[in-house]
Amino acid sequence: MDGPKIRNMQEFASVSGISRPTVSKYFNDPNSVRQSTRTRIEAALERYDYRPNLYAINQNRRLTKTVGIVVPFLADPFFAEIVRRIERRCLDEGFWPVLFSAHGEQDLENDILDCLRSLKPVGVLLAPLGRRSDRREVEKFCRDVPTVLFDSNIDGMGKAFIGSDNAQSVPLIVEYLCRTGSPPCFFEMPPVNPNANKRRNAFVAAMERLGHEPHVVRVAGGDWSFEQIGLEGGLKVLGNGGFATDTVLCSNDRLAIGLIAAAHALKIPVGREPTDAIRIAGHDDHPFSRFTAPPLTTIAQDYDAISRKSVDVLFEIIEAEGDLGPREAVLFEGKLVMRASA
Amino acid sequence: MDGPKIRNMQEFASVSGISRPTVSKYFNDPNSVRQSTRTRIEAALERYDYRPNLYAINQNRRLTKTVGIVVPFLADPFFAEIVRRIERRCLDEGFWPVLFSAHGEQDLENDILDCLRSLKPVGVLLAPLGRRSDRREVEKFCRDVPTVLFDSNIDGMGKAFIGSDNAQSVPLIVEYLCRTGSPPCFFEMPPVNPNANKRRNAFVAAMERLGHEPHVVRVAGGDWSFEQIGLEGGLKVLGNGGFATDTVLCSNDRLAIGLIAAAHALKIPVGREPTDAIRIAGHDDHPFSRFTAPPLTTIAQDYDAISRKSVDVLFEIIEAEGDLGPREAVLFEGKLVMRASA
DNA sequence: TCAGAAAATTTACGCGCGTCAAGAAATTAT
DNA sequence: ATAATTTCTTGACGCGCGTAAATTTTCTGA
Repeated sequence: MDGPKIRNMQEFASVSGISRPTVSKYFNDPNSVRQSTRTRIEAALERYDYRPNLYAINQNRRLTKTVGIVVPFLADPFFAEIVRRIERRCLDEGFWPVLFSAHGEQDLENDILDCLRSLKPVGVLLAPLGRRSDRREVEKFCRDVPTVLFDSNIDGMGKAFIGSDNAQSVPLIVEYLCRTGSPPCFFEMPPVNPNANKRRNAFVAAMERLGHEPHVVRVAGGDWSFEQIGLEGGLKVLGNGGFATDTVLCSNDRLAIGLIAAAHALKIPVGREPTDAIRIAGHDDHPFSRFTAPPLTTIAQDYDAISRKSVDVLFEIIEAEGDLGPREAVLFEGKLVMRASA
Repeated sequence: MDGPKIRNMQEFASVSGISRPTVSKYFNDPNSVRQSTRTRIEAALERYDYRPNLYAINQNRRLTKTVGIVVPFLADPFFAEIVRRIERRCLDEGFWPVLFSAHGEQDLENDILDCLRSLKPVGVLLAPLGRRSDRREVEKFCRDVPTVLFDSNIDGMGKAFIGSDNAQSVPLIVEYLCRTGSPPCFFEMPPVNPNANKRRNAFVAAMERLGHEPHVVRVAGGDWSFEQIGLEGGLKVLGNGGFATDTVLCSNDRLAIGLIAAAHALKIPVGREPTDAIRIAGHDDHPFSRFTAPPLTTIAQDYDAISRKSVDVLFEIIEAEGDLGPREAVLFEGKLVMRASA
């Protein structure tokens, strides 16, 4: 922390008494130099706190240490939470995560992919917008950059997909709801991504298998303000004769949160007690779902597994340097989380 | 989109029939070249879609186009929303926003500041952790990089601070609560940042001015899972004789969301109707506050003004190149949002 | 003790671009 | 038309680092 300021690696090499190429080697991998020289470098490092110029490094390295992370909507705590875990894993592995949110807009997603391309990341973890994604742009990007899709699948794109198994989780909660009360209706909005479709289809299939008629109620809405859509749609449906049965399975938790708000506004008691009028369940175990009133019964996505596996698979791909097996799709099972709402 | 792939600016200059320095000039500022040459460059740009190497650019430019954004906890939709607006403004101004979240951890905040330093950003918008921030590191960083603090102030650090005026907003809601029912207690957790302290002090002052005794209830909790803290603390307080009065003003909305959940769990009806047992109010107008059951009465922070002003001030500082007046502190007024909870 | 392996050093080049100076060309003013 | 001005071109240097080849030093093990 004393002495003259170090301006570049050459100067630092001089003051530490080591040649520049060796110092360079050290910064690329501290274990690649002899222990004694490593000690000397790190001693000098404490006295002069020098850091190699990030831009100069990345200009010359064939592989950067940058990992891109792209999510469709960061204001959704689901993604915020996933991102938190992914970032941590990347940092632990010595990579540098760079985070982008498309904020629900196609143009922004495309811009982000452009930006990412010039960042030359070793790999990218991409949760695409879904239906709003520009398929051609995403496809082009995936050809250029090793990419792992997560959360929302787009057929054949990227080297792998990590998500949750809607075909397993939806029947799980449907069976639970049927077992403990009247069979559920399905409450959805126009699908923003494949998960929404898969969930509805899984609902219909599960209901038919159980011998119930599947009622699907779709309300209007086109952006990522799911709670608002659930609230407005819920007010309309509930104020207009209500659902076909007194149990509602929502396409996702945020929609369910809106629907609970709607029920409360109309003084319809929500829950599984005899005095309650409607049961509401969701899907995802959104970070806030345990704090709704009543707490939301839902399917817990395995945040930890999804984020961990996504990063692992990406690193495998990076190490295999492209020549990997066929596209892998890993789906994690959801777990039923029983709370007071259903 | 045809022809051979362009590898660098020289090649692109060749195919566009312009010299490389002029092309370089164009990319730094398209208006700095004659209209006719600009047209020619942009024509070539369409045929070859070339983009200058980001790393090479920033290595040589004295000022990058990078703007750093640091928030303490991205999984809090308040910050996610602010960030969304800030990013948009930066992009519109031709800057490149890079987002970081400290995820509530001091070590991470320090790491981020380190990372940012090597990114050589023209400026940084920093919402510090607050009490958990490493004051020395933040101070050192602010000396090196033009920084605007927002949301959470640290005395004297950075070139400016943009936030909201707790001394105005808290009395506003205290007066409202006193006017419409019993005077409120103040529900808080150990303060994570100066706002929490300012709010409590403003509460005490307002209550004394109105001739009421100020009751402050502090519950335990040390991290950023405010809802959980509010829920657990709320269960403890409500199950243990309850608050001193039947109105509770929470230090922030997330705490209030937890408290509402606690009240619901204990079957204590929340709201301002005669049949309700407790009124609960918050502060911030968190994105989810309108979807609680009942919807949360709160103080709306002016998201748009805060994010806009933060960016504006930063750009002013950047243009003034350091030699600016004294540190500026801009506080925006909060607005009372009356909903059903109080 | 000495050969062979391992690691460090020296020397050198290149990455892609910013930037500068000098001169040529194009534009505008007179 | 010519002079003054703006804009472009040419040529060259440097940024800070990765990386490679050839050489020297240091370490290892029998």
